Amino acid sequence: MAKQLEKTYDPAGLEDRLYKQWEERRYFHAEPDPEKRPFTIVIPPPNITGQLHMGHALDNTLQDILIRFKRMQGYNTLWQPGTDHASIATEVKIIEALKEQGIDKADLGREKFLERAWQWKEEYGGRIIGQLKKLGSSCDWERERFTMDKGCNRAVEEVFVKLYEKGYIYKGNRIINWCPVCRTTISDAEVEYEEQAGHFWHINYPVVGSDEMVEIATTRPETMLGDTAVAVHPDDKRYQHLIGKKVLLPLVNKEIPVVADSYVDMEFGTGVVKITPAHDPNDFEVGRRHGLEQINIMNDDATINENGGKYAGMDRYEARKAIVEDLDALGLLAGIEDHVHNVGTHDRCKTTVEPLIKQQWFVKMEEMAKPAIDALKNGDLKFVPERFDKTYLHWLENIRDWCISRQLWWGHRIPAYYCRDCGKIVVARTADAPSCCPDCGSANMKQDEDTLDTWFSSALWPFSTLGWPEETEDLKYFYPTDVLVTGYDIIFFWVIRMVFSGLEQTGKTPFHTVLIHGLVRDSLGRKMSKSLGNGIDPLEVIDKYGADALRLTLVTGNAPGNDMRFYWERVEASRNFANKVWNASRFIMMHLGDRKITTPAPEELRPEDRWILDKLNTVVKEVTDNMEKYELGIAVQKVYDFIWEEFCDWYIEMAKPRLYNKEAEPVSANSALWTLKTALIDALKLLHPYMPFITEEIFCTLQSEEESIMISSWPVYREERKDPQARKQVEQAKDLVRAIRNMRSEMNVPPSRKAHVYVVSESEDVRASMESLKAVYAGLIYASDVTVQGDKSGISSDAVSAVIHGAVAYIPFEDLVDVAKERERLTKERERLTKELARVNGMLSNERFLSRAPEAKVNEEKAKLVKYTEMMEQVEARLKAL
RNA sequence: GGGAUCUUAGCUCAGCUGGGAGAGCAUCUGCCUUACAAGCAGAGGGUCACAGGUUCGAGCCCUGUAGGUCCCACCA
Repeated sequence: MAKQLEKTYDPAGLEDRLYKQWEERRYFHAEPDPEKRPFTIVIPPPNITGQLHMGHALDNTLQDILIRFKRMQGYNTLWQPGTDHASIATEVKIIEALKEQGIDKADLGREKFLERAWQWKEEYGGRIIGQLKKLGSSCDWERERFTMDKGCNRAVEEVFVKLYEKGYIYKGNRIINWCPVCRTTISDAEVEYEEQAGHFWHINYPVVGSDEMVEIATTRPETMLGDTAVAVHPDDKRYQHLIGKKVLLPLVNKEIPVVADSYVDMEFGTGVVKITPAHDPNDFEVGRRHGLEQINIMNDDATINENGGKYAGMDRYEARKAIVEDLDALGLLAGIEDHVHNVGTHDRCKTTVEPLIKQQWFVKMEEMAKPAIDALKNGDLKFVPERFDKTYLHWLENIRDWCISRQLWWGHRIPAYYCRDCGKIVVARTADAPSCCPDCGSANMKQDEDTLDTWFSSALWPFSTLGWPEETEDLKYFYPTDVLVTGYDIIFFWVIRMVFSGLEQTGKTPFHTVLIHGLVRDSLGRKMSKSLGNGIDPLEVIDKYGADALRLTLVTGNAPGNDMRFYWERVEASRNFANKVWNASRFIMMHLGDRKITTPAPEELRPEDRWILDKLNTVVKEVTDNMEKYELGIAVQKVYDFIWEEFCDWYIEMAKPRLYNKEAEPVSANSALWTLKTALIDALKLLHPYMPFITEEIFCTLQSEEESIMISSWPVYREERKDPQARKQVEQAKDLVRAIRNMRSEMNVPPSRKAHVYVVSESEDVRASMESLKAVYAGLIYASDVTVQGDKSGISSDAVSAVIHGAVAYIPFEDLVDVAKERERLTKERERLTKELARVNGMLSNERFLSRAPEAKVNEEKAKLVKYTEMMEQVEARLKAL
């Protein structure tokens, strides 16, 4: 007995079973094979602290679609998976966990802390991997990597040492962004600017040696404790006399100079700026130009330090308040204005960052940015959609040095060693870690306490995972990778850094295409976030509707790079489609039974068979083309339409009479079944990248001799399936069916009421075609009988009619003729045709259209003119007859 | 301040290189037709934000206007 399917599609249970099977059979695994072309994607490694969210679901669905597509096309596909150590996020998590046990990070000590962190990683780091599997991701799990595993660590050290030796990594005292809560530096990219309502405090600074005051305005009055100058524009007439003089810094009671610097905007505020070199990036530059002292007034937790005099120990905001009050008391507060300004916050914890001067490690970017810019310009790298080119270029062209050191423990420790005795710095791979100082011989060496920015290791991901710096077979074969799929929000963090790192270390762009997607928002268009509580858990969706439904939802009706909204209704629609596929398959299998199907001879295929095969052929070509261009949403829409409309609603219905008549017409039933099965299998294959589970389940039930759809071959366009004649015939029959259904519906004739239908056509060809397709459409128009003839003889004059191109169908409904309704219908049809004719005539009477438009277009319009004219005549004739 | 992007049916969105406006959901009307009511058949609904321009022809290309979203930027 042939296998049968359940009545409704139930993804529960089935998905895990199939996934396990795929894994066991190692379909996801890839090894270098010179006989085959490689296709490689590296996964954006999810954080070990993370749980699968809609962003991951979208990102990984897209990757899986590409991988499954290419695998079926015969590529040797590698989807390289792994996770990211996520230094800050993880460290914060560990600290929180410790706090619950009443343990302080500092008391625990570095080693013990790291032990805990690794423990945590072992325990929870794999969570998200299991979740990716639920989604159906066909990653090569045997190759799973971690950004802090031995291999990645080796790559990180290698790159660090090489860049250091080349002078691209340096240690320097520079102004950096400091997060007072996380107690670490962060890079520019991690600062998120947020508009906040604040104030402008106007403060008078007395000019030394006169009664004059200069008024400055500031949004951060507490920083005045570190002021070492005030600046005016060199051309500012108002303040010429002050340049070179001194002002008395209130509260601190220190004389500071008035300097001239073109950084000052004369138009803005009072035109006088207080300069705090240690706490503002611009002031830092001004200070450098004028050799000003840098006074750090802040501790690492953003309290005021000993340089703040009486304010020492206060939090930055307490100090702000106190200073304003004190200034007011001194009569130096000239005013307070409301002011909205951009405040830099730490993207992880949203704390307002403090610019501070600290000694940190930096990557010099100018030189490395150049090849990355060229790569895009010369086409080695391509963004889909293209508009992200600008984002990429703009960032690279204005790039600043990258602060890579972090005051964290969880991460790649900086491979720099200091001699405690002479201060010598040695940068070396762990294997070459110096036991004593190469300069003074002291054994008193100490490794840098800091770790590297997480993105330093992720930047190497496309090649570190393939074995770099070793020249491994994997690296040679799979690198450079092909496509990188990620959201537009991490182009700066990751994509750009991978590109310049890849170019610098391997001489190649790590991938040729970056496929960018947008954010999945809630139904109101808001970002999904923990604080809003509006996030939708993909696992819940999978649980309720299946992974296939979720995947389909995420790729349908959405253009690359655009945000999308999540609606449960859309998941339901996807689920309904899954059910449709399921039932169509069930129907076919039901009729297949144990019957042996043979490939029919060409002449055994009926026009409707050739029509659906021709349609299928077109869809195969278009879908493949769309997918090659990364137009996944368009591609799947075409598969969807083909399956639901053409295949289910038309072809299956057309084939039914032959199936119900198996015994009497075995040859015809065979060709129908063969066509059904053939079209279904190819359709399932086209759908497989999007809906891997359901397609696999059906495929395996249907094709017991084949082991899996995921390793079957992608359908190809076949010239011999092109059949314009069948297309024309069947489309005409469909027109007839639609016209009659429409007519019946408008006349309120229930399907149960069968009727004798007369199809009248003057054309012999049309008559032949209609005659041969009779059995196909008779059922669809609820006909008790169909007569095809050349004229109206024998048809009662008050029969209702349906006009199509090339023929008119008459249905004598003796007892329910409603002349008024019939006239109304025909009048409406006449109106429509009148409009069409006016349009066509307008075009064809336009000299310039005839002379300038392409010939094919002109012919097309001419053909329409003929068609509509003919239909119009028929409609007119009918109206007259009534 | 610079840049990107959006404005298309009641809602959410597609619409590839310019050639008769589409989908899903929602609405209305019929159908329990032996694959599927998570279904079938039919219908209604859009001056494609606005104003110009290019073109034989514009939802699509160009310019401008209005509104929305996002990114970048040192305006104290």
